[in-house]
Amino acid sequence: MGGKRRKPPAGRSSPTIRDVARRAGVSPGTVSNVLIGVRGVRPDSRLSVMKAAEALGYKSNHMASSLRRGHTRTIGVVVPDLSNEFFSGLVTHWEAQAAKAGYEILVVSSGDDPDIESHRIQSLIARRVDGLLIAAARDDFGAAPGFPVTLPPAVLVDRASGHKRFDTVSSDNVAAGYEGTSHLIKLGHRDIACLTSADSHVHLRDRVRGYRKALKDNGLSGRERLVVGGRSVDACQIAIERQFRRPARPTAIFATTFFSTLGAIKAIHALDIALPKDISLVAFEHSDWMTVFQPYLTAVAQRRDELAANSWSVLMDRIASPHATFRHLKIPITLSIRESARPVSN
Amino acid sequence: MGGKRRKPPAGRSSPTIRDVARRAGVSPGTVSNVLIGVRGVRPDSRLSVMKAAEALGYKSNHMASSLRRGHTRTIGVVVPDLSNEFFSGLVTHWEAQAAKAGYEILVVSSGDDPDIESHRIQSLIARRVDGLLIAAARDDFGAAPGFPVTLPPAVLVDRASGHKRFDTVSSDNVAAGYEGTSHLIKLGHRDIACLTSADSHVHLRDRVRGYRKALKDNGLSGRERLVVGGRSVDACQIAIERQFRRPARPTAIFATTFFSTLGAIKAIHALDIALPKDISLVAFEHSDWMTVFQPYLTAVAQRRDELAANSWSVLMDRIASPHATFRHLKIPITLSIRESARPVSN
DNA sequence: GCCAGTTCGTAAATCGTTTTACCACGGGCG
DNA sequence: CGCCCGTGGTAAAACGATTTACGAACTGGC
Repeated sequence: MGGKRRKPPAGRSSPTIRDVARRAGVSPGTVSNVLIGVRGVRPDSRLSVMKAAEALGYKSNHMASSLRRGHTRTIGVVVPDLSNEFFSGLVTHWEAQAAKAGYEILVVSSGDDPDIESHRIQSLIARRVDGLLIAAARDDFGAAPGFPVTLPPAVLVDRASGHKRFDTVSSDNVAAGYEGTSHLIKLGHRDIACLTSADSHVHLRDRVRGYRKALKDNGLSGRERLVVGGRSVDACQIAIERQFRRPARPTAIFATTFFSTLGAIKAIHALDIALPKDISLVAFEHSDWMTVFQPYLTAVAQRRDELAANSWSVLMDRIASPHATFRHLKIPITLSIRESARPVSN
Repeated sequence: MGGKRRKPPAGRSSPTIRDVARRAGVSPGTVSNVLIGVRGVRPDSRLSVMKAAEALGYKSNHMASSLRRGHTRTIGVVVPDLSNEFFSGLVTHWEAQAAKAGYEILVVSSGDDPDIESHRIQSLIARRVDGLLIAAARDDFGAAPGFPVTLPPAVLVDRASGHKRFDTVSSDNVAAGYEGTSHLIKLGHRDIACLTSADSHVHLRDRVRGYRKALKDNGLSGRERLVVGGRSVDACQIAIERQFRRPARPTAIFATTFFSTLGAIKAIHALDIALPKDISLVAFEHSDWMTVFQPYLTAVAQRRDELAANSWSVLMDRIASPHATFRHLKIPITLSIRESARPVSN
């Protein structure tokens, strides 16, 4: 109470390794060797250290430790939007991977804005993460002028597939477009609207490329009906409604994004068309709760677990050998055939 | 190449404050003062430091800095499941709050398992977070034997409302149950099934308490029909289907959780009952994409933004004054009246 | 011209841990 | 008995930033 305060709060700050050492009657070095050490320690000192640490509730200071060791065993994760179930699912998988490998992850979101993304990455660098998993805001990731020149080992996931200066892991989006469209063609559809949110990213354009390729391979090149809806559900709904007010209606819709899927469903309701009797739908990015829809949606889905597992191991490889040549992985997609796409009626 | 390696990787590790100092021809102390310092620095040295830092791409080492300063300006966030849209939404709000206040957040998920939760919290403590925001796995949070005795300032959010040893911020779940039920009663319903996932948590029990209170206040005490479905959508569906196969069907369902809402919808489909003509439904936890349902769901919703903002500021207060008495905030809920609940038909 | 006061720079201590260098002790062996 | 080596302990030097203590240079007032 009356004592002079030299140390900042002087309060009950966490016990240090020195406190443990004092209580156990050994040196800090020995404590360190007991807790994580490579060197042998006599059983009796080991025991007394364990007891002292337990009694004081000692928790190693991660910052001091990784300052000394030169690595943090932490991976930074950058996603556009954590509220988006696709990304939060990925993050959950990564978290499990990390736990298995003795790592921890540090999650930040960019709001799909390259400036915020850059700032968040700066702060991950300041925290000296050992690696980065990034779902980039733009395909030209890292091209902005203020961007940090040197990054820790990084892997681009989902977006910016095939980037020149990074490893990339993403779904095979061309196949996604191709298989979704082909399924409808096999069912006899010849007028298929392809609904997409935007053409700003290569992964979105790839899905449309797959759609085009499927038409072409089946001699339907002239029948392209591309609808670019926009980033919101409502915009997609409006776009598809406009398309369907025209005289010659498509008999099927292939929605190439999650949001455009929702937009298509709302439009079908609003137009009072019967799904799947009057129109077929192939949806995108089916997630568990979508099973509440009737009819069950035939859908193209990404394999989030594979995406997460592969990107994780590519990152680990990159950390192990920083100078290896870049890899570009494409993860196959899944087409789940359910009830929303039916043979064309005529 | 031929040189002897003394320092670990000897590679191009990040530049330190000493490197900047050397390049600028000043001491490290001066560099520190330029970058964050409280003390004045002459304009010319300031300039040369800025230039040197810029040229080297210097990024302050967050670990070294917070080791010295004694705080991290980091808040640990613990949620049961990041894939759950409710929690990922909360996290997104917190991230924004943190950015505004010059903090960063460190997110971990517990999988609703108290052991994992405890481990994750240990590692947040090792990282010396300045505070914790916790959606606890159990109402008796912190009671397990191995649990750390001293925690940084912490606020329990959503779950474990009214905990003895922590501040808590949660929705007014009794009101949620009361208002949802009252709405149905006002529409003339007298046989109302209350569907819940479990009775394991106080926030779930509170919703049922609200349901009971509403019945009682309207002289319907004898008409209680509680259906405890279970944690999965399917279990809820089965439970409600069983209930509806009995002779006297309820005329309305009040779903007190998100999962049970989905289960109820699936059951209604499966039983081939018309919503809202033959049965009324008050849903829980409406989120944006739920607008794709037809009819639009009348729903009780939690105010995630309020929840996040209030818990954040309670935590900041707690950090500022560690010895203040505990506060227990209840955030009002919202009842959105749409189309799925109609006056009872007879 | 001298003294007090301000400004600004540097050296060194510090945060808590890991790791290196060094030393004491004892056992085995020639 | 003398030497070598393995074991296990300690002190001290890192890691990179912040902050304290001190001192040099300059200013201004008398």
